[in-house]
Amino acid sequence: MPELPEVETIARKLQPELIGKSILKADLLWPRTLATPGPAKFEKQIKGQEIREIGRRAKYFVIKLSDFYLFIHLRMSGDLYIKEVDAAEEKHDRLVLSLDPGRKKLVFNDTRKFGRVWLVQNPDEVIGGLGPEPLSEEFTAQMLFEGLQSRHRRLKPLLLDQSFLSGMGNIYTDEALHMARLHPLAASDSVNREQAGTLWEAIREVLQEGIRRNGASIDWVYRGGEYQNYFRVYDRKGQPCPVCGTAIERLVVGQRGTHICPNCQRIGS
DNA sequence: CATCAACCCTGAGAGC
DNA sequence: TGCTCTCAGGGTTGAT
Repeated sequence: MPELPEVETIARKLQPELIGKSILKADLLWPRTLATPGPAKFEKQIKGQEIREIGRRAKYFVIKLSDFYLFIHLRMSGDLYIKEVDAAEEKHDRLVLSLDPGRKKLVFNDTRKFGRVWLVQNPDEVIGGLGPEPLSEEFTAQMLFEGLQSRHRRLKPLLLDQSFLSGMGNIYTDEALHMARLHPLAASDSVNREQAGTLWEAIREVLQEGIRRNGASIDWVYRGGEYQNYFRVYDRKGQPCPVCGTAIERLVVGQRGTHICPNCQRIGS
């Protein structure tokens, strides 16, 4: 489920429920969910911490506590929500934080167990290596152009590389490349300044629209989003391109399912 | 530095 | 109905 717009949507929803609450205790149901520190230290350190802020950086939840930062990454199948403190445990619950006051709990549920949680004092330990935040002011078209020029990589894997640009996932990358009429296999340093500007706009446009639609709901994982109803190419193999009507094709790029319009997106055009 | 395969896991959906 | 196979939104690691 989780790309930038979905994480943003969840963070916004959680905010009013979490700010000002204290963490009474942590129940770690699947120890490997914890990236750092170890279970004993984690449970001891988080106990009594007050939640000061909750936000997002790339695809990470950033939860600022009295003395620590709590980072949560949903990876492929994670979800984060509030329940009544006495609600029954669900099948794939991995970490439960009881909140006070209010008799609520924050539940991290993650079917495939790929998600991770960090409790650290220095945020850079977790997010220090991330590339620019695509919706921030510091991320400019010029920066994108220079970044593309400075490497020789295929466009799509580079856009998915979180150290190059953070927050893009498989869906929104396919959507942005189609909007910009660029082929996912095109060499990054073959993109000219004008095309880079178009791509920059497309990236921001698809992410903003994703947020506006509360994210995209695919499969059983994430509910409540509407953006899946507005996909241009993602998961639309065989259906008409919204621009020219040509049938959408599916290929594999960097081990990821990739969707293009073979007419709108051509290498070296 | 760039690319690729394997891996961390579970469950949905297709095909038989 | 039930079995087997393939595939999935992400990211890390080690080999080439």
